[in-house]
Formats: sequence, structure tokens, C-alpha cells
Amino acid sequence: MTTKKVSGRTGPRTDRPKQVYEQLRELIVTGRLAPGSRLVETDIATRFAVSRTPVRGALQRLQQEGYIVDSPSMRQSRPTVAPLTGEDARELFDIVAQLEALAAFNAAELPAARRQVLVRELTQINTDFRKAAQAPRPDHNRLWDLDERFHERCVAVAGGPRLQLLHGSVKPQAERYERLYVSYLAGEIATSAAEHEKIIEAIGAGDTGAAKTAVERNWHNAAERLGRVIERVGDRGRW
Amino acid sequence: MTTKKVSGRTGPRTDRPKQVYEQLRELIVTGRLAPGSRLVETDIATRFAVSRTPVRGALQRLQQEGYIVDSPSMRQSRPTVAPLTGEDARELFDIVAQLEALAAFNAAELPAARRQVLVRELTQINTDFRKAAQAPRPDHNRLWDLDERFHERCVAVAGGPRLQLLHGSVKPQAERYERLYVSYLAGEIATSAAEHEKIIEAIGAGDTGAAKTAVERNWHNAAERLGRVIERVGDRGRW
DNA sequence: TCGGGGTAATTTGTATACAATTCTGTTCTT
DNA sequence: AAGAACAGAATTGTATACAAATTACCCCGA
Repeated sequence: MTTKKVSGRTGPRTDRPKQVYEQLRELIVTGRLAPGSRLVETDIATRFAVSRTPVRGALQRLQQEGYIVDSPSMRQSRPTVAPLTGEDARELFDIVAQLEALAAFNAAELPAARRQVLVRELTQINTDFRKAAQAPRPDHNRLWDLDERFHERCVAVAGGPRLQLLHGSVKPQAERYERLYVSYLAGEIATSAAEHEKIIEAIGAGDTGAAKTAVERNWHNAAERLGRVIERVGDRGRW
Repeated sequence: MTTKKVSGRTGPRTDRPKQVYEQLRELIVTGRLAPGSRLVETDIATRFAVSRTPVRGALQRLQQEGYIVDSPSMRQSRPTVAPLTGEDARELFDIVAQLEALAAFNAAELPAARRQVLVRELTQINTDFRKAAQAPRPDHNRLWDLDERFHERCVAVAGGPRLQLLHGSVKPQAERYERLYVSYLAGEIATSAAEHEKIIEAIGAGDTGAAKTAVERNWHNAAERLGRVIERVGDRGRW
């Protein structure tokens, strides 16, 4: 497998590990890299036309964040794309719930002026969310995107650097499940929008406890809905 | 800086990045690598008698977990040991609180038999904790260790793989603060022990909500205590 | 046909060479 | 004397060579 490149050609310094990371993550989240797939450093390296060094960095990060596991199942202790299971989904959602609940708590503690700005933003997003859901043939991508934005805002406004970092690395993994099953969940959008309104209300009122529990409930319900769907459809990445 | 080693000497396959990671983390947590210190790959490499490759892996992990930051302050955008500030301490403690609260919630949901085992373990630890605190000259290391064990057990017993991973990477960072200020906090051990008892009680009774809030309160109070001390003593790593 | 054992091919870990970049200190100009 | 500009040193990013380990394959014997 000898490439024809001139030896030693070191390109410009655009953060390559990050690029590789993002592209691989995209492939995993969208499912084009199926759960259970083996990830081979040299293959990825040639595919992206870089050496193994930046690939290694990307893989390490993906592994630390949980997209990749050292398959402990049978043979093959090599890195593989993490499987999707109902159990994992519930744990993941619970964790995201806790992180965003903390953000909501902090949001409700903000000075009133900034709270009002946030409330207006969230209201706008949630209105769009409702409208998009009532369309004759709802656009799933758009629905997911609006829901994402709703939760994202809280963390961005009220979270410190650590919380944002953590949320940024955990939340996209929930996306793996959400994207897979969003088509099944379309019917329950109204419920979700109502839950969002409760959150907005609590933040607007500065009621920290209520904001926290409202977010927790929203995610917990989502986990329940998703869990039911997964059980009906069957796990992916197990066989 | 040419080492005298024979070129290409590739030693046995003991997980070297992990070893380097652990040793560096230890140095940071104990403060022997002061906040703000620059970390130079080649220096570390020669210090541990390995090449830059495993060092690079260790540094990347440390950075992702938050022990190291790309100092954006003035000059020097290179990786430095993360500073210790009151604000960061509060955010960190809040996050740990949320994670352990989730673990406690799950613990309270376990079947009664396993719950009882856990309750017995925790009671034992907390008793030792109280005893150690009442000694004439309390051993701070031992106190910290027992508190650590208490929280550790819940997560180990009731946490799924994701929660354990996350907790394992976040919690040790709180240790940086705890170790620094444990001597100032010795007086409030009794309060902490009482809070632990509340947690044990709730888990024993299977009261999920109470378990959750009890853990949250324990950590929140700890953050408060610590915050006050930091304000009194002054931040470290800022100047 | 099935299983064991050994060899070849794959793949990852480590070291190292080199390139690109950043940092430091000095000199030159005004 | 202050600041700009440059030369050299230091440091990180990337590629690559080689070694160790793992996996795959094939052949042989029961």
C-alpha cells in the first residue's frame, strides 16, 4: 500500500486531528460507520490523506468521549464503533439530563435582564418547534435541529467553561440515538414542546429548583419514549 | 539533547501512555507541578525515558480532562497546568454533585438485597470517618481517603459504564482543590459525616429523590465551605 | 471433517527525522 | 533610549521506519 506522494510532504498547519475527528464523528453519528465496525488507523490515514499521527489523536479523543470502545466482547480487542443499546441510551440520557439540569439551575440564577433575553430566545425557538411539528409532513431534520438549539442555548448562556466542554462532548452522542429514532418519535413532539414551556417559565420566574426538575423531566421522558421505541425496533450493533 | 540509548530500542509493551498520564496527573494533583507551569513534551519525554509519542498521548488526555489548558492569557499559547480558582472550584463541584447524585438515585433503585450490602459498606466507611475525625491529631490524608471511598462506592455499585468513566475523569480534579484546602476544612468534618448519614438512610429506604438531593446538598455545602476558604486564602495559579 | 500448530500478513506502539511555527534576544534605525 | 526587524533557538506538528503483538491462513494429522 505505497502512496505515490513525495516523501515528507508536510502540509500547512490547519488543525488536522480536529478535522479528522469531526469527519469521523460525523460518520459515526449518522450511522454511515456502523456500530461494531473496526477502525484501522492506516485505512483512515490514507482515506483522509494524512499520516497516522493525526489520526491517532482523533481516535484517542473519540474513544475518550465514548464513540469508540475497545470491543471486549469476543476476540478483537481493537477499537470499534460503540454499539447502540437501550441500556446505554438510558444512561446517556440520564447524564445529559443532569448536565443540562445544572445549566438550567444556573440560568434561573442569572440577573433578571439576561434571563429575559434567554427567555425570549427560547420562546422563539419553541414556537418554531411547534409550528414545524404541525406542518403536514414535518421535516425531521429541522425538528431535531430546533430541539438541539433549545437545549444548547441554556448551556451556552448559563454554563461555565467546564460544563460547556463536558456537555459538548457528551450531548452529541445522544444524537446518535435521536437521529436513528427521530422518525418514530415525531408523534410526541407536542409533549416535548409543552415540557419546554415549563422550562422557560421556570427560568423566567427565577425558580432554580423548578427549572432543574423541568429539564430532568424532559430528558427522562425522552429517555422513556426512546427506550420503548428501541425495545420495539431492537437494538442495533448487537447480533 | 542526544540520549545515550541505542537507537530504536523499543521496550516491552507495558501501557506507557497510561503510566506517563498517571504520573503527570499525580504531580499536578499534589501540586508539585504548580498551576501555570508549562509542559514541554521533550522535557517530559526525557524525564520518563520514553519518546515524545506516548507523552503526546498522555498530554492530550490530560488536556481533554481539564488538568491542562492552552493558556490563552498573554504570550505562551502552549499547554500549561490549569489554574485553581474559586469559580472553577464551584463549577467543578457542581458537576461532580450532579454525577454522584445520579449514581445515588440509581443506587436507591437497586433491589433491596444489593442496597443493603451497599448500605453496610457505606456505614462502615462513615463510622471510620467519624472516628478518624475525633482523633487528637486527625490524619488529613486518611480523612480525605475515607470521604473519597464513600463517594466512590456509590458510583462503582450503581453507575453504568458511562457514568463511571465520566466520574473517573472529573472527580480526581476536585481532588486538586480538596487536597489543597483539606487542612482548613478539618473542622467541618462532623457536618459532612452527618450529611453522609442522610445519604445512607435514603438509599437504604429506597427513596430515590431523597438520595439524590442528599448527595447534591453534601457537595453543594462542600463547595460553599471550600469557596469561603479560597476567598480567604486567595486563588492559586493567578497572579 | 475437524482441530492444532506454525507461519505469513495486518495492525498497533514507539522512536525519530524533519518541517513549520513560535519564542527570545539582539541589533539597527530613528 | 524606544521600537522594529531580524537571526537563532526552542517547541510542536507531521510523516515515516521499525519492532512487537495480534490476527488470519494454511497445511497437516487424527
